[in-house]
Amino acid sequence: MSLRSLEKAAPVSVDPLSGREAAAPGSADPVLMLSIGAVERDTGLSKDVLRMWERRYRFPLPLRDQHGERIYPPDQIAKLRAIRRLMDRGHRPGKIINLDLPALEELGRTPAHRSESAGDIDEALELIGNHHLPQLRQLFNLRLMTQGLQRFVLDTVVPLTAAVGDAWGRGEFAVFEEHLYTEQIQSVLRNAIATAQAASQAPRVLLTSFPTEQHSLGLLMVEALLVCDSATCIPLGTETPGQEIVRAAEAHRADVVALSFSAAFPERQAASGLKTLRASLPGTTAIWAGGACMRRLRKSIDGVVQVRTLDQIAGLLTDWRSAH
Amino acid sequence: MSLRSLEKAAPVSVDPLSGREAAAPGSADPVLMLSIGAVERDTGLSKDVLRMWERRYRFPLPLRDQHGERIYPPDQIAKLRAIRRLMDRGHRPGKIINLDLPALEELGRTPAHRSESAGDIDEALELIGNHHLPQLRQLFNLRLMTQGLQRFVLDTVVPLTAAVGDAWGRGEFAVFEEHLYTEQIQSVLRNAIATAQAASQAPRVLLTSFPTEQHSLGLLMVEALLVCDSATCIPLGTETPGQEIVRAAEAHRADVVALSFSAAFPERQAASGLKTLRASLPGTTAIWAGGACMRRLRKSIDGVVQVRTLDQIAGLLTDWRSAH
DNA sequence: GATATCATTTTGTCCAGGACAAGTGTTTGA
DNA sequence: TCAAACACTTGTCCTGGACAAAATGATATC
Repeated sequence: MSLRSLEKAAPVSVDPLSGREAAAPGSADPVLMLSIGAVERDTGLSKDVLRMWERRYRFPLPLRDQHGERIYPPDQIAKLRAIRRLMDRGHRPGKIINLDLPALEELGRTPAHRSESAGDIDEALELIGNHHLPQLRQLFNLRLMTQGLQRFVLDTVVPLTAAVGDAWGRGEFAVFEEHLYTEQIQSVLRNAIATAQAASQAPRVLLTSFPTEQHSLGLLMVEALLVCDSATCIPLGTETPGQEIVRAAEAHRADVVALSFSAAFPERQAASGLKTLRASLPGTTAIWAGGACMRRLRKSIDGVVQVRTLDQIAGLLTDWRSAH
Repeated sequence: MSLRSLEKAAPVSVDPLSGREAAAPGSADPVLMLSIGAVERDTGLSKDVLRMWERRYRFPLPLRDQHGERIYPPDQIAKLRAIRRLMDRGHRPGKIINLDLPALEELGRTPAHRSESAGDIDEALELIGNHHLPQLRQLFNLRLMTQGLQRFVLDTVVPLTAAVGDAWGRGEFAVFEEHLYTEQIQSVLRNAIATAQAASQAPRVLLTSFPTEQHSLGLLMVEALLVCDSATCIPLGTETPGQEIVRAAEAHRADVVALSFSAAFPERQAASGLKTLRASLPGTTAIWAGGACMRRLRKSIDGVVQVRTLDQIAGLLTDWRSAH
């Protein structure tokens, strides 16, 4: 008899009347309970990690369904999300995993200094929260016209995106509100890019991200900044396999390959992927790697420029041009 | 002693001089060998599936590194990708996994009936294959201007997208070429949508897809068609959880919720998701479901309009308006 | 001839618990 | 002050079994 069969025989608290799990502390509506695979998708923490934490730290401690499989109640998922957010900011799991949710949120609040968010950031946040779509669009277009594309990206889009992310993390924004924001900004930026696109000049920059990295907003911001300085952009969207990046760089005779890594992207994978890519590309092709993940990365990688803030882009461009 | 330790003691073909794996049939440059995690990211096949297939079908059969961990040579990865492509088109792994790469590519070729592709479709395909980005952009803009947005979507974008998908399925296009096409079309469509957007009229249509459905092009095409007829669009992008769709529909007082399902989306999941959504939304809110998956679905779902071709959109809109 | 129901096969996900590498932080020694 | 050695932390990979969920095919019913 297998271990799992033994487990199944063990008493499981199922209400014989409703066939549902009995209400245990922290449990809730069965429809809100997620399987380990669903939690992986939801939090970005792999199944292996979830099981490992359970073994090592005794958290999360999911209930079990009638087949002995883990089912995670919403409060544990919320805590996992909070932990994940803090890890993205550099905290280590062992130090924070046994704190409770309020303590975690407090921890998250401190380093995020949203004190000095400018007036138009707050204005935009309010429009998003109140679902005033046309006004939001109008605000973006107004800002774009008064600031110009470059300043719009650096002074409005960057801080606003951070603020939306924070608010979402604190549970102040729903998922769909964050989605809507992303769509609107994308629309505005893509429009501006198409309009500003000039006759193609060097360098030729290929823009994309590695597989599993789905965030396209960072790439779009970079593209906007590059277009401001008349570089030639070859946008591939997100999630291009390593091999394909090499083939694309060759086919388009790219001078630079620019990659974006969000905070959620695992540092290790970023580092190993970049090393492989560096080895596969000709030395004459530069690699620029940016995004929140790169900001945290300690070690530098030979032959890869780590773009820590978007301000650097303009400088990198002039550097490249004076070197060629 | 553990099984794994035993394995390590087993003979591994390592060249004692270079310390590298000896060249086995199908092996190649060590930097191109990927770990199981990397293959998961690259092909979208989970580690569990990769190990299961190895056990069941004896493919893939990766080499092992000095720690006994799987390392996959490029040719096996290429075959895995081909299998994955065919599975997305409805093939089953057991039937095709033991075919070789040419046979797999042949399989992809057959069902595609590329006989009657029009002249400008071929022209565009050629530009994509030759990586002539500016000319491609120009062609799109020209078509858009001569045809108008509605006809551009129906007569150019729809068949061209199908043709690109087919060509990619046959291995005639690389992944990055398909990515590039998608990006360009997106840019053109988003631009046109932003330009055409009129003062908001009824109905208010919320556009999105269910989780795991990442294809956004279909949604964009629908949005373009709706904008042509002055409907109000609330685009949420892809992958909105069911709960969130309901909340968003409420917050934005949507009259219609439009969902897109690509060919790869499992029919059953689509059907059950739609039923749940139908039950959660007020009866006054219409649901329109479109995409390749809906075309295959036999049964109709109560209270859900199945949009089988994009031509229907205009009619649906007038129907809705005359009914209100 | 179409459709519903049920059995069977196929396929993917989950389980346990061990091993170990790579990264991080700390102490020791030059 | 630096670096090597050390211990500790953390994530990824391993095996092989069990079983759920999906797809298919067969049979019965309208």
